[in-house]
Amino acid sequence: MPDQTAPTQTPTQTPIEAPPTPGFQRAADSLVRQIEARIAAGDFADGSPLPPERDLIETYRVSRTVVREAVAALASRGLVESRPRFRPVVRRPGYDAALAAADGVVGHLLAQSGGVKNLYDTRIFLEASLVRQAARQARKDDIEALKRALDANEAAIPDSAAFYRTDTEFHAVLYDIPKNPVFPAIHKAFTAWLAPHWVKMPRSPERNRVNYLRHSDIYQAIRDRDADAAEVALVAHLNAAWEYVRGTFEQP
Amino acid sequence: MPDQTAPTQTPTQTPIEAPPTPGFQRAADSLVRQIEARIAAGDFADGSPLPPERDLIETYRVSRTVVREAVAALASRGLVESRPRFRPVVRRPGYDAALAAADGVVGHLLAQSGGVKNLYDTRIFLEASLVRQAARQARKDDIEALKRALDANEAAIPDSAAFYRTDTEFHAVLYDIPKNPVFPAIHKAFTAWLAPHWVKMPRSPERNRVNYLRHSDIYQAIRDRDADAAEVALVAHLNAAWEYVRGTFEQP
DNA sequence: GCTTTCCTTTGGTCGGACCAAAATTGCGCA
DNA sequence: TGCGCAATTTTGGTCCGACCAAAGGAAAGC
Repeated sequence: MPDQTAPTQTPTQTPIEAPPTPGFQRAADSLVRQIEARIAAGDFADGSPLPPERDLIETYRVSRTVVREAVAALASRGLVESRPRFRPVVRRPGYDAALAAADGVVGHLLAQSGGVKNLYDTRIFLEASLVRQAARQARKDDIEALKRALDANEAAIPDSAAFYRTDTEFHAVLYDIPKNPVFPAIHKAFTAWLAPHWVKMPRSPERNRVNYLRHSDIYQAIRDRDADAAEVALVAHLNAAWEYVRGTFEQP
Repeated sequence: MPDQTAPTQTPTQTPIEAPPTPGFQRAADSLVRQIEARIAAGDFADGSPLPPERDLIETYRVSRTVVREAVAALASRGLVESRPRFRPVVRRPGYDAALAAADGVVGHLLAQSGGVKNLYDTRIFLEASLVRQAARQARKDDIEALKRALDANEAAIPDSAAFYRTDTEFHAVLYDIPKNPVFPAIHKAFTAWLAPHWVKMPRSPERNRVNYLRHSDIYQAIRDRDADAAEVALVAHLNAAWEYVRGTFEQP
């Protein structure tokens, strides 16, 4: 009796399609919705393991096949985190999970010609807008946070590994300023996707110092509430970084 | 003899981690990578159906369980499109597929408090930057495309359904101007995610006319190369729309 | 009290089977 | 010869039962 879904599911008000939807639903999809609801309702606590597959079989009266398919689907949606031989861990979805769901495809996009450039250009575009906005609306504590990140960046000049971390952190502060959780998630995604193409970049205290000075320019422009200067400094900074590494993976 | 994986898979040279990675790989993951590669290589043509599961079983010498799991994974990554009882169709991943992969999670985010606002604010932010950029760098044919979309928008004022379409199209042109495929994909995702919250908005030729005039303002500002005016007009337009519909789903 | 060993639990994989809907074949009628 | 409809074969969706190896605990030994 796999019809426990029929009565609950909405008739899906899309009467505009004759050939595509034959009105058939996978049992697994139904299970996914039910478990989704229980996760959203806090029925399965965040961070705790999902019940064993055998339990779910009894609870929902479905075969293990369906349970496994459903759990796999939940994992791909970021609602649970499943390591190979361990119980899947429930994860209340956050904004970063949304971007993380795109990881797989993005990997392919980055691999194809011009992919890295497209994504990097998007980052420049977005970050340029962020610094403009920061120059106009950053609060005093935002600017203080930026200053702290800048100082940490300066202190890390001799240590390239530490410099990379503080560099990322400096930019992260920019994404925090709008107080919209979407932006930090985007920053996380950008760094995760672009980092593999960045680590090849040769680093040295000299280059670190140059980058630090660029960061300093950006900071000062924001502090001085000069949106145009901030944007120019940011774009110059990121474009310079691009020029510096393009040779490492672009030789058409 | 389920050991066909044991000899082939690498002993995973990662002696640097005791608890996290037990050096175990799901057979399905391996299959996913192999099929991924063949899709990327054009071995499976875009738009054509994937081989039947029974064939894949023989080709890769794995059980149907593994094949199904792999196909499901590919589907969740947007590499194949699988309708319930049909052969999965191969889809060479595009930028919109990346965003589409986030659909599931985004649904949850939108459901939670402030989710719609966060996403809509992000849209305003991005689109404001787009019109700035358009005012500065739009080419002649970009502005002509914008004008055509604007005219179509005006012609559709009496028909609210048509107006909605041309409205979306007008904004879409803005995302096309940077010539970066990431932006149209983002626009597609935004409209897909926000549309369900938008259809509730009462529509009328009067409101359509107001919105058309806003679009006209944006167009003129871009044509006149006035970035500030374009941004102001765009933000005013989108904020007004927000105020107009917020009552329909925000009463805390 | 702490390590070591044994048993149980649990996820991963396999093989076979059945169903219903798709896709294909082929027959019969015009 | 051409075409529409029915019989047949494919094919995806689901279920079942079984086995393995690793994780998680429990019991035994130091």
